[in-house]
Amino acid sequence: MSQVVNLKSVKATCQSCSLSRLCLPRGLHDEELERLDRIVQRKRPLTKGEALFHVGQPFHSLFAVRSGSIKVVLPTSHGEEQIVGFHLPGELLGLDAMGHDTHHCTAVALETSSVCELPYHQMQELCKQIPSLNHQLMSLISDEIAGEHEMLLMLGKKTAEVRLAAFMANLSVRFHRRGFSSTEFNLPMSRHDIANYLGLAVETVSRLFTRFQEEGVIEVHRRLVQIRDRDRLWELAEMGGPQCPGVRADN
Amino acid sequence: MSQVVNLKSVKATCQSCSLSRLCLPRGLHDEELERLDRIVQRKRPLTKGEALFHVGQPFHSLFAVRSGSIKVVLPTSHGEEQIVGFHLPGELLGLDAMGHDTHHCTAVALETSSVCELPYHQMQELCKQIPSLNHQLMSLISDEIAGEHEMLLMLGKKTAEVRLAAFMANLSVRFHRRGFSSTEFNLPMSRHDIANYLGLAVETVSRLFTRFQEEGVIEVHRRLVQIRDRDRLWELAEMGGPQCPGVRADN
DNA sequence: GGGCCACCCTGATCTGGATCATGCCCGTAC
DNA sequence: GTACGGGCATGATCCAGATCAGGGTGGCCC
Repeated sequence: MSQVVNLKSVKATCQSCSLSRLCLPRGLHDEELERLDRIVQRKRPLTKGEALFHVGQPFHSLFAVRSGSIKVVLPTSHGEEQIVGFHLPGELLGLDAMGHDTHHCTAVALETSSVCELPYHQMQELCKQIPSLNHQLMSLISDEIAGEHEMLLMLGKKTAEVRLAAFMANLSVRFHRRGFSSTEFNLPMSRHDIANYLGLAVETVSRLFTRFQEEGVIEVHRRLVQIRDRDRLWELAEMGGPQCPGVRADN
Repeated sequence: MSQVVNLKSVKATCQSCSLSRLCLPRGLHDEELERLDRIVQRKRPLTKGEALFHVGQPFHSLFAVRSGSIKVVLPTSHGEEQIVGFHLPGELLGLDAMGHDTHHCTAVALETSSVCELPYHQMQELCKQIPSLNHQLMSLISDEIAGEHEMLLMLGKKTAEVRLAAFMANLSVRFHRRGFSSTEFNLPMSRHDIANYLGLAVETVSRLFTRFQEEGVIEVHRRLVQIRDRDRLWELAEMGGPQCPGVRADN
């Protein structure tokens, strides 16, 4: 009858996970949660720079980020790479390989990160049985597609300034949803990664950070970002308008 | 017992559709096909410039292009638009709204086009019952995501020349899969649309067409394109390498 | 026919952001 | 401590592609 518990026996579960409002568990009852939990495989944490999967490797599972952050990259024909996304806790990885047999991109941890593995066949089976799980999966899939549409718009039409401002605004919202401060956070990625993702040169990113800082919009010290003037940042990102690109309504 | 049939009674069906190898019917048996067919609503053709749905409108169905071609656009904050995709017969529209209640983009016919409407709830129900339908839907979804990743790479890293060459190569492959010539086809979209999609100015697209023609790679007369030197086009598109960006293996 | 209009091409000029080059800062190794 | 190296900032220069400005061509309507 001791209050002391063996830490080894306190297994992380979907039931206890703080991301249940963002991730697949959203909208599931206890019994359904438990069934989801039974197919989830928690893996040992990835260290910084370690790959979760590589392009061309056989696909058999989706992954959900549990902690840390993961970048998703495509190799180019000339040995460079294009970052196509940064994934934070509660977001899924591997969606672009569903229904095929190999991964189409590479996923690399930006810092020490842990992920939950969801064997795809078992996920499919469970989605058949639990409509709200299927709904949530589809919802996350459509968010992924919609987010990429926004990104195409960025790269196709927006200036360097707008791209970086929108990137910072987007991070701010996403961190906030995960229970972190929306005005002060650490960038999980290097200037190089930011530049790559936004289709800019590293120098341009540096100069813009300096300019934003001179204008009192944000404060940046190495990877620590503080947002000083949220409204101005949103203006710079051209996100004041009717719809709010890059972030779905929080329903 | 006349051979003459009443044309009105010859209803288009998934069973008879020539796109069954590309579209949702892929891999379905006769009985399954018939069940899919029962939920499909064939709509009157769209005329050039007509919208299938607008951003913000309630979402309740996916659509499959049956004939013609559809562009998918996002409005920008300044009243312009960004084209995020061109859809040919056998491709799905509306995936970015699944699991949500409104469309996130606008779909506009580039020419007289017909589509099949797939009520989303019924699709979900059928996917539960027919595993290979679910598989094919997931396959089409992942193709969509993977294609957008490739596009991000284009816009982020490739020159104007490479972008246009890759666009033409991509169209060639996609037309070929639909039973058309891979070396001679009509562009369904204007120069303006091509430029918009590729993140270029119209003038740049014109100049590149002229240059490709001078170099004997392709021949262009208004919207008619003839590919004269496939290998050189693939080189220009940087698609000679190990993997072939923009187009999944044809399995 | 002739006028109109959408679409496309082409030359001249401009510019946002890339590239080149340099130096600082800070963490780590010895 | 000093040396080394990766990440970041910043000034100088360059260039791919945007923008500006015309002009051509074919289809359609009166």
